[in-house]
Amino acid sequence: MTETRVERKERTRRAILDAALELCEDSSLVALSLRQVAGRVGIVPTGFYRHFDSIEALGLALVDESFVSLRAMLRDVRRVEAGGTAPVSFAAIVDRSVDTLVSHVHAQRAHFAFIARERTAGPPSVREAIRHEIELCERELATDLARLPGPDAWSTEDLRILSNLIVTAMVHTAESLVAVAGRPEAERRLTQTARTQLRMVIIGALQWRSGQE
Amino acid sequence: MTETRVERKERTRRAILDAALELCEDSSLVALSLRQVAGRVGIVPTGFYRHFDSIEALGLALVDESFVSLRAMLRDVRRVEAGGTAPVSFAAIVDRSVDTLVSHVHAQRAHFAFIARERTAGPPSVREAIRHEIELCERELATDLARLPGPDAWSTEDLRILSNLIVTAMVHTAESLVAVAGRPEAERRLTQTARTQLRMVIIGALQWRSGQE
DNA sequence: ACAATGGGTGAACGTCTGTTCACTCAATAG
DNA sequence: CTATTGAGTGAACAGACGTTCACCCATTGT
Repeated sequence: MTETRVERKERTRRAILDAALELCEDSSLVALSLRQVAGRVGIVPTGFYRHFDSIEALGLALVDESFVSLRAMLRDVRRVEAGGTAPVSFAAIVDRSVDTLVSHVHAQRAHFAFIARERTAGPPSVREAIRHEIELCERELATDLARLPGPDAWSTEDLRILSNLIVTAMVHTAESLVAVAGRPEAERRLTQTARTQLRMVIIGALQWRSGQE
Repeated sequence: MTETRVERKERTRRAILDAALELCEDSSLVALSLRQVAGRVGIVPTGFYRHFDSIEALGLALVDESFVSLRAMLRDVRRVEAGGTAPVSFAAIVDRSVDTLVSHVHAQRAHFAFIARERTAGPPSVREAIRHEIELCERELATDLARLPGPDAWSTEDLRILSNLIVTAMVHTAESLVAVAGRPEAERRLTQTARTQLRMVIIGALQWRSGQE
């Protein structure tokens, strides 16, 4: 007996999740069939029901899993920001943050691709779940930004708006990184674009209310 | 004879395009079937082939049509910018531009929703077509920005990066506007968010190179 | 007036879909 | 040692799918 019963079940469940993630890579969850997934896993179609009630339930599990990856990235970003005791420039924070994003997209490409795609194309319940998770990320970012030096004049609403802009730009960057796949030249260009954009946004935010309205 | 032959054909073609646009509203092109479309139009499945070779060809036609709407919006934005002979503030330009975006999304909701969705979820050829069209829009915006007063220190690359950021933010705004559908309160909030974000970005871009690097 | 054109029809095909049901048989619990 | 549990099986179903083909017949060009 090399494998207990629950271990075997968990292994099959993982295989289903992985198969689904790969199969919907070039279309969407809404175009994914139970039989395709079962076929790739190597079980009979009916076996699927031992693990999930429906493709939609599978989708929600994939949302959870993907956001574990995304949150791991955010934790890394946060650790970098709060790393040294000495004050670091915004430019340095931006550079390190973008690097962290890039390396996590590399390591978990499928998860980031899944979020980017199903965010707009998934079944309604999946879309809603992703929208909600992203909103939570924005709120977290807002509280992080509030701790940063400089934002004397940022209202709660300003923080929300700024976080939304940054998250939007980063989601778009992740989306593009996934799209360029393995072309290192295009990726370098994208990375530089993301850096510049983040810097521009932060410069604009720092000037906000002092130089405008 | 109240209707010529080509008129009738064109009418059916339009009905197919409209039906497809509505049907894929709550899923995606990749999950759209020829028989669904034919059924809604009121023709037999085979009749579809008189107008399109495949669902994918239909999709590319919808891309064309949707970008006609999007370009109409850009033309409006440009007319507002170049409107008065007197110099206007950036804030005024931003406000008018966002208003133009909102009204066009209202008028052509289905087209904007289609672009936002299929951009990431459509069949590969459709995705590529949309990506290309958006890149063209970014280039157009870059040349417009170059004509604006102030950008003494903007390099060609900076202009590309800035345009990319603005277009990304506006695509995201359009996407959100479509999502809130008919809730005026949420829409007002979104509009205000978009305005503030655009202003922040422009302030940041104006300070660029002078206050950084 | 006559022939050609072409949008729309309806049957038929093979394939794929989700879901049901009764089943096996090794890993577990008592 | 025996009884139970439950992951995986395999047949069967009704329905939807894309695509083919021969066909109809009103609008056209001559």
